[in-house]
Amino acid sequence: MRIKSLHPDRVRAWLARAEAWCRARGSNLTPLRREVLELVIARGRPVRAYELLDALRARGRAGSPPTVYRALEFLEAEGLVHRLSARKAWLACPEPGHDHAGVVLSCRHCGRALEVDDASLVEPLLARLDAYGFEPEAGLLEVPGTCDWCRQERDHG
Amino acid sequence: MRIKSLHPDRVRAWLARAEAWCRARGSNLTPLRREVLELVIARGRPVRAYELLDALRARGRAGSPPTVYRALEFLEAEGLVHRLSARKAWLACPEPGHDHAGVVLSCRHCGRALEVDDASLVEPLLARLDAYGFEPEAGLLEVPGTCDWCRQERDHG
DNA sequence: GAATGCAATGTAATACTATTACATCATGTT
DNA sequence: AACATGATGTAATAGTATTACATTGCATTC
Repeated sequence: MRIKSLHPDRVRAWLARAEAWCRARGSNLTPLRREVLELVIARGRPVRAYELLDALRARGRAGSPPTVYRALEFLEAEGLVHRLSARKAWLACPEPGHDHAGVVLSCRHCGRALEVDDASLVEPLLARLDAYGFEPEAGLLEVPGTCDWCRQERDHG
Repeated sequence: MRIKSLHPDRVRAWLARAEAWCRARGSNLTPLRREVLELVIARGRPVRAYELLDALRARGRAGSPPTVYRALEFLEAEGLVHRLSARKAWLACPEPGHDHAGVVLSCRHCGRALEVDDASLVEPLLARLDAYGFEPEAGLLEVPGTCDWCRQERDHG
């Protein structure tokens, strides 16, 4: 069985890490930003900005697109969420402070995404781009495809 | 000096290849689709859909968003253009019929993009995704970064 | 403690990207 | 002629993201 959304305890622990991280960096994780992060974490999968906006409003927050985009921008700068451009969605990062080198495995079928923070996955590729004089950005490479669960679903009914 | 847009002869040759490719596949490269492809090719870099729409209109074509998106969808299905999701733009593929395994090196500074059709670049990475039960889609991996030209510009003024 | 400056948020409007739904037209087939 | 099909025309709308400007709250300085 797949997890539908995160257990509250896990969300709490995750948020606590994020708070510690921001405190250590002297950055300002305001209630609003924290709330947006909480929503992204709890979802347990990539979320679209306007879903977050709806969720905020449902909680009684004022809110308009900039509310959400500004919070997401902050969170991304802090390395607490990642933007998945190919998906137009945002994913909470389980390990703030990580290097965030690696890949995000993004499933076209179920929409879930798995962050794999393993620089060794992408380093050989990135190193070869030197030959083109190209300097890749630090960050995660988005890899679209089919996740384990959906593949099994498809193959063995 | 960098090339601003493609030489007409090169565009013509490119289009001729595309026509041959479609003829061989029995697919229907209509005048409209051909014109859109021509615009993408001539630009020599990723183009946004609405730029194409404007260009079509400037040429006296009727046109609305679906006009462009339908043409692009066709061209992508034929492997004649690639969609760069991270850039929300479309890039003409110089080699129809290729496997299109490899990367697109996408420069954040100048906006240019280079398609590198070299499966050996990505195969080691993709193979390792097996360990996650993940089945990557065939296609190009978008790599954001800084191109050779912009890097030199930045480093040696 | 009033004035100033700054970061964060509120709010309205708008720009940009993409799709849906339905009408029309041309072409080939029965 | 009637019909089926694929391509295009057209209007409307959905979804994503940004700009611009007003306001608030708090810390600093005088």
